[in-house]
Amino acid sequence: MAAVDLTTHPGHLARRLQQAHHLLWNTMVSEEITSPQFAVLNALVAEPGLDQRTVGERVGLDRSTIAEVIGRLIRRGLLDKVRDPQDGRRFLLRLTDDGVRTHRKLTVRTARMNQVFLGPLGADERAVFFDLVRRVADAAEGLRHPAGAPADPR
Amino acid sequence: MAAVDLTTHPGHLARRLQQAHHLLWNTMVSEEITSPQFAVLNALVAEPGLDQRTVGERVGLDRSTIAEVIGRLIRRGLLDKVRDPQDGRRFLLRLTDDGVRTHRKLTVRTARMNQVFLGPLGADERAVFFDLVRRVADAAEGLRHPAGAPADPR
DNA sequence: CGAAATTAATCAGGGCACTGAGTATTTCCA
DNA sequence: TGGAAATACTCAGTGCCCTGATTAATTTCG
Repeated sequence: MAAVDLTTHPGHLARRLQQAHHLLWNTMVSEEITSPQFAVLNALVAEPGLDQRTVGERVGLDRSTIAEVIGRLIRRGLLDKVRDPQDGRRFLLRLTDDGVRTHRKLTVRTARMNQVFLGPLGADERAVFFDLVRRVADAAEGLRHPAGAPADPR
Repeated sequence: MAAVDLTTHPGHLARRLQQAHHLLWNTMVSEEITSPQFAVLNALVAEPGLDQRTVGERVGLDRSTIAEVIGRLIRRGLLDKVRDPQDGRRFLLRLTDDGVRTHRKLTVRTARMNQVFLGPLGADERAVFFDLVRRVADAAEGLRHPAGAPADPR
């Protein structure tokens, strides 16, 4: 008795959504490069020369995970990492030519995949989907940094 | 150039949603028992004596992952696993008393957490959220089992 | 200046998630 | 009845994801 219906649990739904996405990514985009890896490439196309921590912030990965992901991209030769001459703690990241090519190729496929992924929804529903998911994720994310004085203007 | 806006990528959003949920779960429900582990307990409250593979199917975990999760629950003493006398390939799973108690306790906390998680949405928006996410996840899931003859009636 | 606090990255450790290959058991059927 | 196919589970390998502790470099300030 007292068992709960998981389909009314947003966490369970979120996990299934991600699994579904992973499945589609693997078949339609790439079996080599993962979605988080693509996100890192994309962040560095937008802002070349970022350091590791900042890239992690841009794509939503913590310090440990971003280090692993970057390590894999470097091993694949898509990324270069050089110590910042201005600040010896940092490593500056930059795409290789191969990294740029890979990003361009995957951008096309990703767009196609997104169409299929959101296929079951109409145009207006997609907008609502983005809005609702974003609001829920942002709100929970906000709880991480308590609330004190927002963004301390110094 | 040619960088893409990740906030319009459902896969990226799905990942952030799950991260947000993970964060809330850890702070409001349990640091010991994870959300997938709770899902397994819940499935066995609903249907005691299921085998491993079927539990995995119920909660959406593949054969390898469900084996690991069940291993952890057994190590924690929340679950028992006995070989099916009718079919020596199967292991039948059953909650221990401790498992039942834990499930009951977490059920209450999970309900509270879901309220907070969905807090940013109004009642009608929550219904839409469930509907949209479920439809997208179900559709992609459906692509796993191609489509040919559905469920081959033999 | 020089010690203390801060910051970027690494390492250890635990858990989720998937695929492909291998083992044991059961079922199907020629 | 006996071998082939199917089924349940395990194992190896890869990758994502987080926390807490540690190390190295920089910044702050007494």
